[in-house]
Amino acid sequence: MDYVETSKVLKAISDPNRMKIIDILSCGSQCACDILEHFEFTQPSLSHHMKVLEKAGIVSVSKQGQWHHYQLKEDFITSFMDTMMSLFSPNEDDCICTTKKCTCKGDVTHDKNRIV
Amino acid sequence: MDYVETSKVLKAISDPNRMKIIDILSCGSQCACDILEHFEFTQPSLSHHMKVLEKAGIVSVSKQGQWHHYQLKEDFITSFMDTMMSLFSPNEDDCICTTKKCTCKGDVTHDKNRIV
DNA sequence: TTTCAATATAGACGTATGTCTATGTAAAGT
DNA sequence: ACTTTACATAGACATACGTCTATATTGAAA
Repeated sequence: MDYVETSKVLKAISDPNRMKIIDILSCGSQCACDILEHFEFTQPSLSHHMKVLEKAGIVSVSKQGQWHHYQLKEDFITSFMDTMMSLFSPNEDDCICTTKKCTCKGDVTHDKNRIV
Repeated sequence: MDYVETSKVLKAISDPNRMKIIDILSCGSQCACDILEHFEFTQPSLSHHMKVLEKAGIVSVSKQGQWHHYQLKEDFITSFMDTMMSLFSPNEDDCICTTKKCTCKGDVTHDKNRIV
């Protein structure tokens, strides 16, 4: 698991306003000016947020003239949920907890069969 | 959906080192001194990170003497995954996209039946 | 009770982040 | 051609964040 790469995606989601943008786009695509109507902040701020979401691979853009239509990337959603699941689940052979011994005996139960 | 509250949880996860801590704890509980061995930073930094994870409701602590044993909270995992799913999924009647009209005609397909 | 080991707290510091105003650019309408 | 509309870029600013050193606290062991 690439913690740095995954953290970039999480940081992109972990802003209340960007979360709201994702929530809005979960219903379908919208252009920037429509998304903006849901918020109090300025147009440059929205432009900034959309760029962050784009760079994180969360949304895609299709430009029709002046209008920029944004939509959630389906493959992002599945890939993100998979990543989160594997983060919370006990790892396989390359488990990080087996690469270091544990000094607190009786601690650490490496249960590969645990289902989160 | 409480964006601010959820964003606090996401911010807690969205640090590479805290992600690694979660990954380590996914195998079972560990005490702070053992967790620290996986990292380069100092003990106060770990103390800080664990506090963040605690406050976000991601890990719980059980103190046995000097040792503080940390473990992932099971109910957090399911609740977090549910929250993320509902964020990416089209909402029900209270959908945020229906509270504002859309000026870009032909845009926005509010598909309640879409399965992410 | 004195010492040592595990963890917490305080405060400083550099960097990242979200917002703003001002301005630029590009496409469409008149 | 000129204006309007949609969006981007530049740069400033305040706040939040992750890290550190120094020190305090707490519990066990000697």
